[in-house]
Amino acid sequence: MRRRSERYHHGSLRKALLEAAERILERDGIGGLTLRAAARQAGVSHAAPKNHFGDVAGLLSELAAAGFARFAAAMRTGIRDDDPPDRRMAAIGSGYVAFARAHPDLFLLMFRSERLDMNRPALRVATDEAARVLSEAVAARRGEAVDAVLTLPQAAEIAVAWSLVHGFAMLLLDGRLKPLLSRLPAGVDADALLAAAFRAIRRTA
Amino acid sequence: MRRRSERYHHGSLRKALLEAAERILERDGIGGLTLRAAARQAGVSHAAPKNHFGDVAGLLSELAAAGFARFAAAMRTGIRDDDPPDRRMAAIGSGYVAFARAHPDLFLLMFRSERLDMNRPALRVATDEAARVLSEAVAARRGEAVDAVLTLPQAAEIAVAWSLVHGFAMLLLDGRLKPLLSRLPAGVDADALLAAAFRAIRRTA
DNA sequence: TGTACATCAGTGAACGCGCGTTCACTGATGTAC
DNA sequence: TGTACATCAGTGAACGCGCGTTCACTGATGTAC
Repeated sequence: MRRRSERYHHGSLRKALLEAAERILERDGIGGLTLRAAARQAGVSHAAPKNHFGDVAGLLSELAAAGFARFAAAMRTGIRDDDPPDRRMAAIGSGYVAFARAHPDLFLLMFRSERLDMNRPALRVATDEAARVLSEAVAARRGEAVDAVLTLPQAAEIAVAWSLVHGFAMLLLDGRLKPLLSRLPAGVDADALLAAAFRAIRRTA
Repeated sequence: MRRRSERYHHGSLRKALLEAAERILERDGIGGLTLRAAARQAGVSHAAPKNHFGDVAGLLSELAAAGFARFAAAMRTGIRDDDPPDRRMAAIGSGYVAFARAHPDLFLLMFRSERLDMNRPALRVATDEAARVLSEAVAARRGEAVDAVLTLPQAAEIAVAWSLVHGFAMLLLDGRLKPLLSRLPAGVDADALLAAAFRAIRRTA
């Protein structure tokens, strides 16, 4: 009997290609993500991915969709049901930034629209799910029900919370906070800075 | 006498290449930025840019440096000397986001470290200058002198302000605020949302 | 002021690279009867 | 249960593309004397 890897038909190439793409992402960054590289990494001919993803945007979009699902889960991880709303928000925000730091290239891929096809249903579903985490937490803090139509203050609060953690994560990943961190006393790292930022905002919210 | 464009020596090719690169950026986005494309746009042989920028990271870094200089100026534009500190902050933040919207691809280039060479002196100088706008405004609002070493609360306040506007700009440019905006009453656009976000934060600061 | 010469900036052909895509093919799988 | 056949998934060679880089070159500029 032939070993699995020798079989003509792979059997689960789609899954294997997604795993391969993530390996590449971690090893070579976004720039290394090509159909040919994914095929190579999966040990398959370079025309094979076409059958499963159509084009490179298809593969990346499915990878990003899977990333958003894990991202949403990561944001929910730190939440405890008996947490007061403010703690919930901080936990979600910490989860947001922690995910970005743990999977920097995946995070960048997920938010870099130019390489994605935002019309892919899987991606739409996954981004909606991730967005819901934040908007529900904001609604809970405001003591309001989540409604289809938002008021401006509701939307503003979501925008503030989201922009804050997203901006922090992006600046951090792009190395732009280094000069700021280097002006702080030794031992103060990005985590401490983020925690202080949450405190600064909470004190006033 | 030969027309300027026919001369063997261009005379100011460096400047012409930077202008060409910005044209390309506006027309084709970051992906179109290559040495050959810049040479083509400037009407010069494709090996010529080497003399002025060495490699593509050199060209892009110089372009980004020029962008940061204009960016710093744009942030300062809205400030009036007799503005109270809070207004100054809002003016700077509006300038930040307005610049990103007016020159989206340039903005993305400036903050996308992977294509830049952050060791280029011109780029370091320009990013420092832009960062100073924000940190001076924060110091002024706190009524403190700008010092080489920052306290954690100072740094946290800078991080909050910077992350907020940067995150908002990035989410907006990547189209990620669209779902949020579409849940708002008709007529509420990104500007209104940003203004509301500033209000939400100021009310509590 | 003139001349010789070094240096500089731009040319154009050539090279190798990796990419996506196409194509005829083949081996494996599933289904109708 | 077997057989024929359609469909599917993966192969491997080939194509054209644009890229950065190298190289010998040439025209222009600047400088020493």
